[in-house]
Amino acid sequence: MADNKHENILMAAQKLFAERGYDGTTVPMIAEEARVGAGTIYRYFENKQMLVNELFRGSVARFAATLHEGFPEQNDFRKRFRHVFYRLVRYSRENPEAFRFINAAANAYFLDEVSKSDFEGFMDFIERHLDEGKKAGLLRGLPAQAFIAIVYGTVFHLSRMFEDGTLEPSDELLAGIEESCWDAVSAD
Amino acid sequence: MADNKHENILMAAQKLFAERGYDGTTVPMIAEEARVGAGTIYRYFENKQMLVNELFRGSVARFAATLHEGFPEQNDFRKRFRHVFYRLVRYSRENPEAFRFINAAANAYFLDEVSKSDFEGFMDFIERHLDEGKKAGLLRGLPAQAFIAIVYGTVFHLSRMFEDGTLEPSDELLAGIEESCWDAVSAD
DNA sequence: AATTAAGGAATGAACGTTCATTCCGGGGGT
DNA sequence: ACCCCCGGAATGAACGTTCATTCCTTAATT
Repeated sequence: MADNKHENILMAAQKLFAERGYDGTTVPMIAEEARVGAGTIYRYFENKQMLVNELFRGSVARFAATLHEGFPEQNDFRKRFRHVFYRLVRYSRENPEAFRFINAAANAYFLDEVSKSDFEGFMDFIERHLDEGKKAGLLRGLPAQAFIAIVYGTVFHLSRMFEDGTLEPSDELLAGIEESCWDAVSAD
Repeated sequence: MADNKHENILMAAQKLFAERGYDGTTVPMIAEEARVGAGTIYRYFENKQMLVNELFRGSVARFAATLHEGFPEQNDFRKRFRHVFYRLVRYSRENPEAFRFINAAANAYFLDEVSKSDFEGFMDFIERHLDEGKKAGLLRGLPAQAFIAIVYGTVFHLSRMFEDGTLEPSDELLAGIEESCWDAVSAD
């Protein structure tokens, strides 16, 4: 293990927060998981709340980067929709702990305003993308937020199922669900 | 306020667990919210963990009852699908705290085996219903679990949005989303 | 040798839980 | 009619434990 304590602490916290939540995770637990002394954590983070907020913002930033990277330049909405769906799935599968943590922590009382608005900004990107589809007349007459509920809600619940083994991921399954989501949002 | 302390304590706990989670809620907080002494809680519940499990099971039972009640007798799958969707939405809107609590607590470490299997039984009902649709050839060639991800995931995220004001509920909106979900799962 | 990083024991606050005490409504003795 | 017990319900101060955080010693680096 590389001896980057700052990173080790963040990863340990992410794992534990995802499993047991913020209040169910103690600082000594994080220290043990990260293989550092409890006091060492306070050399890198002002306190537990600052730690959870830094972790949240980092995870959201990487999530956003995953969506932005490779976003189709040409204005092909169907292509862009597919991109967003598969990137949501990719992030949730490559970073299941981060994904679970983000969704559990979003709107939580321990997040500061910066963290909350970072997450909103991330969601706004998806909303703007869906609004373009509406303007192009490709989507149904529902608010973009409703489409977010369908697509993001589906991916979120899917990720839960992949994690607990209720459902086995496969390319075929994901392709089928992507098509389902498209049929749910597209006009006629 | 009716002086049913057992119920008052459960409702207070539900509100706080939904807002701040199990570990983020202290027993004195519950006592204050329920307007009883801290010790009184232990006259009605063996300990905090028994309290949260009793609350969970009660909420799941009422959720299940909401789905079962009025479930179309005749084997009309489209009608049944609509029923399930609208009952999921109804429960989440009439009991937003219970719905949030159930989804946050499902699979949590503090739930005992009985609670977990109660929740599984509830989900099994939905799965069996969707499997009937598959057998009738009305649904796509995806596992029933995938349909659960789409429908339940959508309702779950929708409920979040209704709660935080991101989206305003209306009969028209719900009818549109129900149609979207149907188009997502139905064959061809 | 001086400075910085790290660890883990120490600390005070707050936790879940217990328990000695108080409260309160109603039945029997006067 | 009044008083006085009685017993269960309710309480909140107090307990041992564990928490987040601090502090001091030791190890490492320059």
